[in-house]
Amino acid sequence: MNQHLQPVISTASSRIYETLRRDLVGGRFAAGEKLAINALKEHYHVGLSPLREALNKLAAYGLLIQENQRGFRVPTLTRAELDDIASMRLELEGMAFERAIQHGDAVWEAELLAAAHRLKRADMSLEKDEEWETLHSQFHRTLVAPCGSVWLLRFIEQLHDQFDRYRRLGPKMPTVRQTLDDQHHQLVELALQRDTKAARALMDDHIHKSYQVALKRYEAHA
Amino acid sequence: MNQHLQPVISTASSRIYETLRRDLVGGRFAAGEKLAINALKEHYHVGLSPLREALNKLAAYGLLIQENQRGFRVPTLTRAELDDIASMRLELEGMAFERAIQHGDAVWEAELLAAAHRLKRADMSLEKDEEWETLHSQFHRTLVAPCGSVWLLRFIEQLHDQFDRYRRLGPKMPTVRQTLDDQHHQLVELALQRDTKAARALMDDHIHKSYQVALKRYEAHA
DNA sequence: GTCAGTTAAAAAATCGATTATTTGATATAA
DNA sequence: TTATATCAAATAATCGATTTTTTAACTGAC
Repeated sequence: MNQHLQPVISTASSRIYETLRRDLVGGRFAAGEKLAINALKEHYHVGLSPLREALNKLAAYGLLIQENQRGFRVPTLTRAELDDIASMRLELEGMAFERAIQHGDAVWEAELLAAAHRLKRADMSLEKDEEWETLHSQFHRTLVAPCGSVWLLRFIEQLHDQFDRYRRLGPKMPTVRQTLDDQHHQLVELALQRDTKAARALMDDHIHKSYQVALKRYEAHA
Repeated sequence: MNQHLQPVISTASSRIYETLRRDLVGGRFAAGEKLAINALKEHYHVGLSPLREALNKLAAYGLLIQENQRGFRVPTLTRAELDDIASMRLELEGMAFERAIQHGDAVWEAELLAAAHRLKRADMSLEKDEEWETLHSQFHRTLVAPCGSVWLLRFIEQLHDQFDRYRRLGPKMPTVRQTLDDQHHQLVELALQRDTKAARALMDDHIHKSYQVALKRYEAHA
């Protein structure tokens, strides 16, 4: 029996896309900043064509603003947009989590536990920052994965990236972080118990608390 | 006083993007078809670089599938995806319409009436097909415009384009079309009366009827 | 006939250079 | 001073050619 292993072929374009996406979400560029394409070319050691293709994709995805004849800019951060993103997360992730609890099977249950465990184990030391972020994203993806709607998942993913631009503005806040980490495990608990209503309520609260963190950082940043 | 008229600068890349978007939504390419980049270059009289940039954007937008080292394909059409898109439209457009009715002002009311009128006047003769489609999109955009969420509007726009790939598969169906056109005016009526509940119900029905049209065409097409 | 290996043609991705447009500095006129 | 015009430098967009990878046709072994 031939294992059809996903090859995950990469191109210069797909690599620089993923790198830039991470750096944009992680706040390595200033909000509102105009991107100097030549500088990017140098910094990431990449050719102009793959770079421009990546920038075009990021603009279509919403992590860059493209203006004809004047290149690419990093979107500004605004209170109104943070509110918008958080409110959309509440609606869409809540909906998705409910549906996931209805449809998720035993495999999902196992993946939930695994994802929560990996996230817990990943210490948040400064060097492993990016690793924790990856596991955190992966955990939230797993929560809603079996919701049954490809488009809903797509929108949620996009909103998460947007939200993280705000959440990751400042330094870590260990106290609040602990509360949020605890909620991760409680979310798994309630999902396994198929307690849709309580799960939804906790998800709402989780997003709301995250929003408060993001807002605090946004205000400190401005 | 200097009128700061939006110049709407266009580039080869932005032009071919818009053209391809229309053609993809309008069904000028077969579902599942592999795009021959050289043929596109010839057909649209455009250079390789702007063409590739447009294709990358369309892939990020969801109107194309990009596979590393093997170019771009038109997404296939499936019953499951049509159901997904329609169900997401129900949720998101319903939500947006309710919010628009809460927040929309007198300017919006005027724009609604204007958009509905333009749509009614546009006859659906075969040559003016594309013009009617533009006015129809514009009308639905206007309905939800003051919902207060940029991201919600963005998702709805995307879902409309996806939905239209199914709706526009076959020839026109004048009888059903008449019902749907009538609903457009009723939607405006209820919006002006600020009857949120009835408006939402009608919007749901409108989307559901459109879904039935799209489904019929999808099944006839397969 | 079917399967793996080989290779020529086709296609995708990328590069290096060119062209077009914008930006910002300077000059000039109101 | 303020506004407008001019022009050089910087940047964005595009082109044409090259490199890399895939596809498909062909070959011979089983």
